[in-house]
Amino acid sequence: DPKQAEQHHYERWEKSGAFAPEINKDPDAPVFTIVIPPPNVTGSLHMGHALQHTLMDVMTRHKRMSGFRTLWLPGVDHAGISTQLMVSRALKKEGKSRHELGREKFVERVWQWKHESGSQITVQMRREGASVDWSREKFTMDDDLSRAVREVFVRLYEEGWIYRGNRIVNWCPTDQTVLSDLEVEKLPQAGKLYYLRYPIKNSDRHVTVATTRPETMLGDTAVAVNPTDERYGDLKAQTVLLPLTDREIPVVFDEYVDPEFGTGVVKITPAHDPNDYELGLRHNLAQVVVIDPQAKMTAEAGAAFTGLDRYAAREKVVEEFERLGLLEKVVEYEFSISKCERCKTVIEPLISTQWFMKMDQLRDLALGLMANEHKPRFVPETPYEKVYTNWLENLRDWTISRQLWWGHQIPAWYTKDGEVIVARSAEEARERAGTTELTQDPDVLDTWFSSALWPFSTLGWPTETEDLKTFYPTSVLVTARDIIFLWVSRMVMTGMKFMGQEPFDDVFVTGTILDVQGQRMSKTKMNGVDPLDVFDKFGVDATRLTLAQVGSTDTRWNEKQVESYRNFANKIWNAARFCLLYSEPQIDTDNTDLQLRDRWISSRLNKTARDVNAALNSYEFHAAVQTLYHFFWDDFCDWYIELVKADVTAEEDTPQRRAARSRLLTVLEQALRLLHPFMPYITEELWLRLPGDKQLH
RNA sequence: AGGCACGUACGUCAAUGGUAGACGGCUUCCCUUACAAGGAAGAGGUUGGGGGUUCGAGUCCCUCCGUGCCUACCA
Repeated sequence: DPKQAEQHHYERWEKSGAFAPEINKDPDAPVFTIVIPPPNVTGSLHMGHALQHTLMDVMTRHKRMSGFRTLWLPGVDHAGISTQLMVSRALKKEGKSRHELGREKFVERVWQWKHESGSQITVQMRREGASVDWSREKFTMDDDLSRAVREVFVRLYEEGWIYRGNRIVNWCPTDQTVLSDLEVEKLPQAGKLYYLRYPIKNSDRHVTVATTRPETMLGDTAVAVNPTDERYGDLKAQTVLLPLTDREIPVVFDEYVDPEFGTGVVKITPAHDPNDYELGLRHNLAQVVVIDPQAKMTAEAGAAFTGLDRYAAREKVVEEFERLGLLEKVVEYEFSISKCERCKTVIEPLISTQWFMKMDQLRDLALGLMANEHKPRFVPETPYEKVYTNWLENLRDWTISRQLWWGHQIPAWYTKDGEVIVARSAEEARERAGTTELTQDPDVLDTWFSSALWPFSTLGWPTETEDLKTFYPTSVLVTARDIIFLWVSRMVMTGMKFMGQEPFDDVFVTGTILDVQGQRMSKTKMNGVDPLDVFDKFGVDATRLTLAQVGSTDTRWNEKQVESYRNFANKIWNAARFCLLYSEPQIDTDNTDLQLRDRWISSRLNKTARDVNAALNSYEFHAAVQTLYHFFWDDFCDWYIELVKADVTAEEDTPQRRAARSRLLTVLEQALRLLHPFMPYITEELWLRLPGDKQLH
């Protein structure tokens, strides 16, 4: 009954400090460190976590038992948008909104929620058997981590790597905040391509532009053609009359325009399209804002459209063009559309004042590390190393401000005259400004800003603590592949910048656990398998073996596999039961009278230990599991136990019987040690039943 | 649109260029005193198709088919 074992050991382990690095008293012992990818405070355990945690725990327990000073540091992420949305929804059920509550009360409310139900995942991690050092648990909004965030912000600002600017950004009309490029997902969408006619001034001719967003034409400030496009060479001195408005707009010539696409003429809306924005800057075009942050049309869009939703405006614009005979045609067209990763609302590109981080120098730090020292080392190396460096090479500035209340408020204050003071605290800002009349920037930082500092902020930085000196850089980062850019790359960059050293030597990228049909498990599809249900059904140890096997390969969920490892656990239990049935205080046996069978199992055991060590050191979890499985079942159970059975069960107490019993127990003991990192519960349960009082870990 | 990965037994997956394996399932037999969630024996593969390199290819190269993922500013 695995549950019985699962209930009794964790609390004792935790209380005894078994998971703290201090348990190793050897000051010269090598160090092994992992910082956990902090799960969202809103999250509960899913298969991906269970996989990552299993692998990290296997490595951590293995190193701890091998004599390393071992720290696996746990923690939780404040998860800005998700958490704010979750608490806002709860408020809505009470008929309140966060705006009624006000910022301060709302943030208080989030903290309250965090204290009451935000640590669910840490309870679940204990169930998993994760041997993390809870005494060092961190939360990204803790005082010391917040201090690190402000420190980094101030330093980067002072060096000019953080700046405030007015640029076109990804805006989510539902969440009412800006988003970084990485928080936007692009999805293919069946839509329409509208061919609109714009009359040429002083002529009876027109140009035709093709667009997927007719409503933005109200904000057009030019049409553009490629300078090499001979069809439109005669447009050079012309202007175009923008329908539905009284504006006259220029024709500009720009390489950006692809003559092959559509008509070769592009309408340019600098205020509502990232490409047009850039092109607008190149040609000094006006920015006419026709869509507001609620995705409704502004007064500038014209009286007929003001206040309309963007999609209603689209229909109306098309109707008007049709009425005026200016709608040339509409064709079916598939394109990709940007959506908010959290709420799936279609992103509206808007011009807005935000904070940005310049990435070029940070990027060079990471690329230099890769070129010179080949770090971090990705496992598996292909394809991740290439993907990682490619991405770095094409990196653009990072939008780091968010229009949210939950998060690290930006440490920038404004005087009445609009002067900006970036400081570590309000006091410092007041002092420097020479006035108390300051208002702090209301925005908070992107959640990933604090995550980017995780490997050193959790160890005490900017204070040079013992922990920081001892445990940085960490040994390995275990993560799913979807946050290599969002998280891994940024940790490398800040680690190099502020610690002068890589944050981790290796990055182990786990595979994805798919459902039985080979689909990704997702909340919306409801096809997820809850690891806790699997624990209940087959036990934590069997589940861990199954997950360890997955390693870095995408694998379909296969319950039969767990069942077979449940059977393995059962086999271990029964074999141990047999050994213990005949156990007696162990005696020192003279190795000279070892029989062939004893030398054989000894040899097999040693080879198993070597193979398991080698496999774990090269992240071949699958091989380690296979090796252990076959050693225990085939060599130990099927052969050795059968070979010694007669001697062990002999009725007469002879030296031969004592030696056989003793050696049997020794092999079991060693086998349990080897199995422990993978199956902590059953091995601990059995270990405690062995004679003597040796420590398992 | 580019880039990357994958395709091996009925299923899920392994195999530094060197005799294609494991677990589950399936067939037959066995309740043998640790364990039937067990034991013993067995069937099952032109490694997606085609071509090439090599003494030798699941593995390297080319191509086609199929699947998945990532990146991207084509209106």
